[in-house]
Amino acid sequence: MEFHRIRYFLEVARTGNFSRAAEWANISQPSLSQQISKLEDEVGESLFVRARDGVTLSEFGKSFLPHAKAIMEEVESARDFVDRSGRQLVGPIRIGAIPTIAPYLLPDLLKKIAARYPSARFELFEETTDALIDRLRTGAIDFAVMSPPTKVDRDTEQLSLQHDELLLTLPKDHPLCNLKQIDLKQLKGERLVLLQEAHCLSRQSEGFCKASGLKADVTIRSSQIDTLLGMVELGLGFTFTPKMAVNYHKHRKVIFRSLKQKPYLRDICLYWMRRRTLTASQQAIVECLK
Amino acid sequence: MEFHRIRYFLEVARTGNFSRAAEWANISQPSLSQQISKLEDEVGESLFVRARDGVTLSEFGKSFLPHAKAIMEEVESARDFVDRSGRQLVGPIRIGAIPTIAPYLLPDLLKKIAARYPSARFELFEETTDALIDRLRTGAIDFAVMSPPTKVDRDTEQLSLQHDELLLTLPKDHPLCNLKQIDLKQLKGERLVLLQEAHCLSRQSEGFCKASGLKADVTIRSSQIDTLLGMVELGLGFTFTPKMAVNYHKHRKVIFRSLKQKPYLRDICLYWMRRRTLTASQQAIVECLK
DNA sequence: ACGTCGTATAGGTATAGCCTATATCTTAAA
DNA sequence: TTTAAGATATAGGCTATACCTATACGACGT
Repeated sequence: MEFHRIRYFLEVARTGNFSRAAEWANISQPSLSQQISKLEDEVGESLFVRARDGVTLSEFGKSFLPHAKAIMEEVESARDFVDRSGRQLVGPIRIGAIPTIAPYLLPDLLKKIAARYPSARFELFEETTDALIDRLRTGAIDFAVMSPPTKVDRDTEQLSLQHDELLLTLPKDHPLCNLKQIDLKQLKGERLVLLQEAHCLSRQSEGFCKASGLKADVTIRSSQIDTLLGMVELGLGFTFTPKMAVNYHKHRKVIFRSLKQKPYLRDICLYWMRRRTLTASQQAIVECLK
Repeated sequence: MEFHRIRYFLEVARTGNFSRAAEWANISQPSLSQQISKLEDEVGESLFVRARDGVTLSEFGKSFLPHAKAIMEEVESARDFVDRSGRQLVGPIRIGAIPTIAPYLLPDLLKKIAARYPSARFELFEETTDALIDRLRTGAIDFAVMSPPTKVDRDTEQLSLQHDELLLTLPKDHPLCNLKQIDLKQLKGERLVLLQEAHCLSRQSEGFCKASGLKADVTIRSSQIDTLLGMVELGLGFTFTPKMAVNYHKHRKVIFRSLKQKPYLRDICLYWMRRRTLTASQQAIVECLK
């Protein structure tokens, strides 16, 4: 009951002529004869009456015809579905991003994609790197926007979108603010306020300090940048803020300073699973962002 | 979009496990992996998300699932139909017979078949030999009951059912009725009344006369045996009647005489087309009557 | 570190679908 | 009657593919 035989059967039924049907089916007449024969063997009865003046459906063939048509219709319908989802995006594009990136980068990103695919719908997830990696693996999201280092599987693709500088963040009245250049070591003894450890920004900040020879004393951890800035304003410590977030926090009573002599840049990458084939959404976006 | 791949897809979707699905599908796990891969290539997207803890449908796979199920259902339905028609007769058994046989033989024949296949329905056609042969060829009937000689195609099968004697039929008061044995030649000069030429009984009767050295003078042709007997009763000529018809005409004022020294027997055969495969009806009947 | 479970890959085989060439019939034309 | 044309079926060969076994690979649990 293979599908191509059903197709051939319908062609012969339609044209009433093996040779003509073979042309429509894009195979040779003998091949078509063969396949009809096999279908007849399979169903156990003749489907056609071969007469000198063309081929007609046998009684059994007539009864079988609606079944064949029904199969054909369902296959057509499935094929249509496949075609449609190949051309236009079907289903939402599901994007995850870490919280320290999402609010600042995703709006632009989505705008860019929407400009190219007006019909695109989106579903956004803001979670920590590990959670996003898991969602990628289970297929719950199509993309994740995260910052290396990441413990992703080998079959994960990644595309660097941009670099973002981490800016030293001090209370506005901090004595170091007057200096042209600040060396991290000058902050020795100062307290550091950071995000929860699950956030990569906090790990990156700590790593940065350590690399600069500063043994920072993390006294407070919070889960939002906004909260951290409040702490800094009150002089409870210093922190690091992604540069892309600065515009959203201009009114705060803190200053953001680049460490010119040794700026700390973190990479922001787009991740997706390298599956057998990309989803249509994935192809579209990767294309769009490259 | 071949059917077996749809089947495999559904098995994997159901079990969420390639190895398990392969068992259900009665193929090896690598073969199944391969076929799923090919289906994925065909539709252009991954159908499953392969994770450590089993296989889940991808978003696209979820959307594709109902289509696959629909195809499967139609195929099942078609298969059911084929199976049903293999077991029990579907559609009527279409039997044709020549008019000089039909009323006398078909009732018995049908009764015999019906005894074995109580659900059988019948469609009967009474026509001349040539018309029946044509209907056989076009598949309009499954069987024809006729009397040789017949100009059938090479691919026509035939099974002798019985022999029927043609009885000389004379008016009750005919002088020859007193004789123990009648020789056809004694009818020299008598008129012969026969069916229309299209009826094989008439051709056979004429042939019989000729073979016996009697040049018969056919003055009247009619299309029914009943009418012929009326003619004979009125002394308008003699004729020949199939023995199997005699019981239905006992009350007529004619006598039926066997030509003992040289009885004329005509063969009554069942004909059907030897197609690639017999219809279920045909198989049933041939089996039943052999 | 090692075996287990699950999927993918590699390599080989047999079959099935396709092709061309040709046979077989039938009908129409010469 | 022969010939040509138009149809389907058969024969033989090629290729693609669906299948197999063996094995690799990766993740997990012991």
